[in-house]
Amino acid sequence: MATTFPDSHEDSPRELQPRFQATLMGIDETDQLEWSSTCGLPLSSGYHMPALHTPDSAALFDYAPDGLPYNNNYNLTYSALNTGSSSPRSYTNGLVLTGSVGNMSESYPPSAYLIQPQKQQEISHLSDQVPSGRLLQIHDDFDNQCAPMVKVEDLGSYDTPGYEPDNCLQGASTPHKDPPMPSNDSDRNECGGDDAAVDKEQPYAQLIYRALMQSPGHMMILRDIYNWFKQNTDKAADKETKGWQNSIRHNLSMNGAFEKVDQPCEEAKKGFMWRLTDEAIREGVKSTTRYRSKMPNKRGHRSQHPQPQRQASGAKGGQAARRAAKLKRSHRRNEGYSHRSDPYISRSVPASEYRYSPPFGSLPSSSMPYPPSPYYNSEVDLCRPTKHDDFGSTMIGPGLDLLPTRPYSASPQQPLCTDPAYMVPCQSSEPLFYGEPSPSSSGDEPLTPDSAGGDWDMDVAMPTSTSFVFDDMAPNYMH
DNA sequence: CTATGTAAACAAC
DNA sequence: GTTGTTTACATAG
Repeated sequence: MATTFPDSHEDSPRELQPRFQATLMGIDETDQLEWSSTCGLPLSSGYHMPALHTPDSAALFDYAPDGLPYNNNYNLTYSALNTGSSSPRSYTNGLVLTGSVGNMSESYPPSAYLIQPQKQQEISHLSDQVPSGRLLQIHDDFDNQCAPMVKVEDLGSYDTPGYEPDNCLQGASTPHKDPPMPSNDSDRNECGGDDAAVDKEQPYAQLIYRALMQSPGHMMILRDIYNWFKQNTDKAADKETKGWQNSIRHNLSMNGAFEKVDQPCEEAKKGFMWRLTDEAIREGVKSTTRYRSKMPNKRGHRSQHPQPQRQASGAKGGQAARRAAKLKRSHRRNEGYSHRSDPYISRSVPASEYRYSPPFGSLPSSSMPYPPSPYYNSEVDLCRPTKHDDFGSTMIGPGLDLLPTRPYSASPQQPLCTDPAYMVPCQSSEPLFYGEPSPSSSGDEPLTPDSAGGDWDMDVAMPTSTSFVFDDMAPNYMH
């Protein structure tokens, strides 16, 4: 069982998986910029998934829900840079997936679909087309490795004069079969709806998603998310209580649509960047509850000793935070070989994370990379029985990370695990990784990386899960 | 029962 | 005090 990465992965910042090709919708096509990896490195010398499609591996990608090959399917358009846009249109929130846009055309001009099957050569070529502009500036910032993409002190930067929440991208829908989350669509059938009314009805996860979708790189720091809420929602209207902030943090932590990005330099003092996962970008944010306890209601049981329970909860949270911090420190010490972070101890992704995706052909099926967290990429988790150590980490030895932070989910076409191409290797009875199961696991505990076991995977991976997908943001896979 | 919101404990910084 | 994690609990549907 291959439990380590090829050396070439350790120090291959150029082996980049393009997160997606970003373009600025509503902006002249000459302004289309390539959004390369989050570190801002160009993709021109990159490592591209299409190139990995050996005859054997190609099949793994050939089952997009829309019937299109995944590898022909991920040239995303992106339009988060709303402030700089002088577009008369307000396509400022759009995110479209190649080939997945069904009725998106109802909302977008054809020119908005800069979506063609992505060829490797084109990726390289695009990186040379990048004109100057804000995105380029962001690249520069990342070259300095100190400036996160979304270090926007000017709160107005998140505002878009023409921005109309939720209502500019009608037609997108979840790729899931589930109905979208209820969100008072009646208020947002047209641009110019009542923002406050809309916001009032939207859960935190959705609002955070919106905030992130609006920000360059789909990343924000917590404080900016707060500010976005202040400006764009009425959740923060009650200044007396900080509950809304707590809820934001809770959602960020618990919802798999959001992931942390480690920030280098002094920015780290302000906390993590929170970024939308690729999956969230593609499919919308899922119900936060999906990532919470899947145990049946144990209220009666718990209420017998509410106080100690509460205390124990806090202790767990605190311990988890401690482990995360410890790992963080450890990573900084071992900077040499850790451009990865332990995906389980800390869900954070290093700022230098390239959304790397290892070549399928180079790894045996049993060592396919594991998703960074059970909180997300759950469709993949579905078929990956694993064991976790006490820290909820998948490890092969003390302090030894097994997997890249971004496994094949880095592919914008992360396949659903229901596909036989994935199910076959996943059905192996042999555990992918070995580690001590959590001693703290017990039937009374909510499902956590420690305690979930296979049930977690199965539970959260059900394709019938609820998924919010914003009409104005999420791509349309189905119908 | 699920989804959501909220409070709170706790640890790290 | 802020950030992040986790659990508990309440409530609506």
